[in-house]
Order: sequence, then structure tokens, then C-alpha cells
Amino acid sequence: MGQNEVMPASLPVIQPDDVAACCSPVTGGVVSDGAAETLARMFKALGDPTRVKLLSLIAASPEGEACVCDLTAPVALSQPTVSHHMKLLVDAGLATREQRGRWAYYRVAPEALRSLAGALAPADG
Amino acid sequence: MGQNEVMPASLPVIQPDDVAACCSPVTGGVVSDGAAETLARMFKALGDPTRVKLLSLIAASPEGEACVCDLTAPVALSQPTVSHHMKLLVDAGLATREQRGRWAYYRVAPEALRSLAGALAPADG
DNA sequence: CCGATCCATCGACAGATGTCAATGGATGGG
DNA sequence: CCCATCCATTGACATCTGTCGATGGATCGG
Repeated sequence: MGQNEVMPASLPVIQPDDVAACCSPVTGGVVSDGAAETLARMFKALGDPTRVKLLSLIAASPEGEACVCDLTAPVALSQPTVSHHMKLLVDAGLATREQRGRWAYYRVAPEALRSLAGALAPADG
Repeated sequence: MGQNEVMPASLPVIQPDDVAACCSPVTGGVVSDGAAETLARMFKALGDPTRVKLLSLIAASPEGEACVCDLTAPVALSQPTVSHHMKLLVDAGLATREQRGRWAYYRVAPEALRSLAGALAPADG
């Protein structure tokens, strides 16, 4: 690690552009260090059962969106913990957040999921 | 199968059957706790840049296989560390290991990658 | 205004994770 | 035989991660 001297404990948010740039198939030639880093960031965000379930819950919600208060009960975790997990998912580019009044509505980012799926697909046609 | 009774701090190896059973699309209805657990196990294995690169290196190898001694230099890590990462990938069902003489040959498990990609695909047709 | 609701952030803590050096089991070459 | 090579396991360590309770900022309903 250690490219920069100061790393304020939080990595930059992954943007759609990063996603598009990173996700050529893992099995189609050796990936660059940067692509490996970006891909790992996104996969790591999916590497916790709570976050998998959160994404699934959001996707299955009536309007495809859900607020934190809808999510705490299904995963049986405290509100701060759910907020924490959602922040990781948003920072990884896998979900989006929109504030409306008192509520924060989260949505799945379909393009990001599609890109990740593409990175896992075999290289051949 | 030769699973022992004592499982010291190591989760059961994910089998192809588990992969097939777990990986209906995350966005197509709320996933069960077990499926979330299995999916997270596999995604977590991909949640480290070194392991992403290792998989990529193996897939890009001439015969689609590589031994540990081929992998240490490209990732610039010690042999025990590479062995450790490869064990995680194998235990997650994402790679296979075959001992031939002194060498251990690792391969990517394409079905597992395909299943994971399927889990990320949008639910609609 | 006031109190209630929703939520993010902070501080703390146990447990998991990535890394290495050291060790030892297998295997194969002289 | 003996030694070199390949590799997994162990023990150790610093760091990261998941979780909670407490706190405080925003926003809405009366």
C-alpha cells in the first residue's frame, strides 16, 4: 500500500467511470494493479452476509428503494451498524443514496452489479 | 468426503453443489440467510487485490494452471502468503488444487465464477 | 417553538485478516 | 542415500472490520 503519506482512513468513493474502466474479465489476461484494487474494493463490499442481504432487501423493496428504518429489523442489527454497512456499499459504488426529507433512500446500482458480473464472466465469447 | 469432526477456526469448503444452490440473483427476491452466507464467503475471497490478481494470473497462464512458485514473483509476496491466499480461494470454491509431484497446480473454477456472475445479474429477463 | 423521528458520526472493543520468518513433510535428482 | 526444491502449516504481529451505545444534526408534526 502506502502510495500517499496521509490516508484519512477512508478510500475514495468508486465512481461509475471507475467501474467501467476496471471491469474487463478477470480471466482475460492479467489485470492491472489498479483494476485489481478497484475490483477487490467492490467484491469486499459484497463479502459480508449482512451487506448481501441488505442489497437483496433493497432490490426486493416495492419501489426498488428502502430507508435505513426499513432495513434494521430484517437484518436484526442496530441502526448505526446498518448505516455503516450502507456507507460501505455506497462508497463501493454498489448502491446509491438519496436524501428525501428525514429519510435516506437507498437503491441498488445495477450498472455496477452488471460490470462486476462482467468481470467474472469467462473471457471467451 | 473427508471432513473431520473438529473444524478449528476454518469454515467448511464450499462445494460445487453449494454454489449451484446459493446463487439465484441477489436482486430477485430476498436471499436466505444461508445463501447470503455462502455468497459472502465467495465474494470475500475476491475481496483482496492480491487474490484478484492471483486468479487473473492463473487464468492467463499457458495451460490455465500455475504453481505457487510461478505466482510469488508477480504478486511480490512470500511463498507462505501466496499459499495462504490460494487456500482461501480453493476453500471458497473459486479455484482448484491438484498435486503433481512436488508441484501444486492451481486452476480457476469457471462454474463458480459463472454462478457468482449469475448472482449479480439483474433478476429480469 | 417543542418534541419526536430519522440518520450519520464517534469512540470503544473483540475478533478477523494479511503478512512474514521459521519449520517440517514430500518429492525428485545426483 | 543425501541434498535441493516445492509447498503447507505454525506462531507472531499489526492492522482492519463488524458491532454497539451515545451523541448531535435535520426535518417534520403539532
